[in-house]
Amino acid sequence: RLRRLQAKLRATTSIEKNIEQAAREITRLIEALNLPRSVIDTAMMIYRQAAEKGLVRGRSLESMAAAAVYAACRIRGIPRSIDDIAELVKGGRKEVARCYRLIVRELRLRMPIVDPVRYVSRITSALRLSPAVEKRAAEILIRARKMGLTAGKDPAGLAAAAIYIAALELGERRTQKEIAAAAGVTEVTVRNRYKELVQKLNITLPAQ
Amino acid sequence: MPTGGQKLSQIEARSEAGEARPTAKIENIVATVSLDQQLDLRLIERSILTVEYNPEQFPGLVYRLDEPKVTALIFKSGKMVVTGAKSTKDLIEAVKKIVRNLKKHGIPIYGRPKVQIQNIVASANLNVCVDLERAALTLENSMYEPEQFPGLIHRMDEPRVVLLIFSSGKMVITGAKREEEVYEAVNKIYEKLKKLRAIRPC
DNA sequence: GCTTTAAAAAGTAAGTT
DNA sequence: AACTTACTTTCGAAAGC
Repeated sequence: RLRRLQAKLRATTSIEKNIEQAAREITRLIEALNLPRSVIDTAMMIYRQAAEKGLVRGRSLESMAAAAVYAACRIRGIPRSIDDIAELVKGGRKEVARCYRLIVRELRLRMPIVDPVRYVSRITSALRLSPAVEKRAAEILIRARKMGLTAGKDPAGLAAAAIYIAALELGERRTQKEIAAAAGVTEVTVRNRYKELVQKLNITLPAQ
Repeated sequence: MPTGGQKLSQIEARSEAGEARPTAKIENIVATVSLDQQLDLRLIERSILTVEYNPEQFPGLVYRLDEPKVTALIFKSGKMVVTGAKSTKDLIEAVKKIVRNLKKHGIPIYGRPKVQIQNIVASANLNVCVDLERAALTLENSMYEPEQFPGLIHRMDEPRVVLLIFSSGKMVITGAKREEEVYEAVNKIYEKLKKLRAIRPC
């Protein structure tokens, strides 16, 4: 029985050490991404649960930590794509995505659906657009969702297109190229989403 | 509910009342075939010039058949994996042709090939649109990440298959071992989405 | 876990013309 | 801007690293 107790103690110590190291990694990622400190708590809670369920075994701590940070951002509604986070670790996007799916499935986390409206302020501030554009873009996205135009589409692309339209309407025009770069999507995606929104929401753009 | 025993693919998309009906189509069947004998892959490579064989990269020899259009991975253990068949008949016909071809090229084959279907991939169309957000929030064992993939991924327990559901009402069913499971899964998900009120007109 | 095969869905990406 | 090609997701088996 002493042996079992020692083994259990050893395992517990091992998990605690792993969690301590993960805490350092999570802190590093959150600082590199300029995320609010509050995300650390959520990410740590997720990582701890994953570690206690033995999901870290055989997987890189770095990728699991990155996946926990991504999940935390999703839960707290912070607009960060999996790529934003994955590019900071050596495992790569594919492995971080795999860890994220594992965490969500095994911990049965109810992940909120990504809201494209959350991406708006991040893009408008990068382009120095007014709060009026931000507000109008959000309205467009809400209408788009009600009409079922957002299903299956990349939220960043939708936000970019809504901003492009709102900026045009309010006389703060930015090129599709500028907006695409700020949103992290291609010009083609902005154009495709923009065309569909204008057409199906019956939006009339100011002449010229 | 469709008439028992009848395939969905043969059922009309719309009943007289105008209600949408799902349609389904088998797209790919993956099967293992056992010849119960060792094979000399280098001999096959020398005899049949159209095959690909790079043991350093992958232990299987790649054999492509034009009609039925399937691809077989042949291993030295005498086992093979046949992919690409659109029906069970095509699969059986393809296996017979491959074995006949090996014999024709001087590769002796002794027993009868044992064929086992491992996976069936199908596409289907509910002919009504799906509210993916609502489905994602109410359907168990589902994942919907539009940043990564436009479809909702749903793991069904019975039959044990995975469905990729799109807002257009079209979907992909994979993981089935029998054709019946495909039709069963499509009907089941259709009823469930209706119950969850995750169906919307297109 | 990876390697190889095939196939569909819808979205996004990249290279040409 | 159109086209083409290609990659994302799901599944399973084979033999070997």
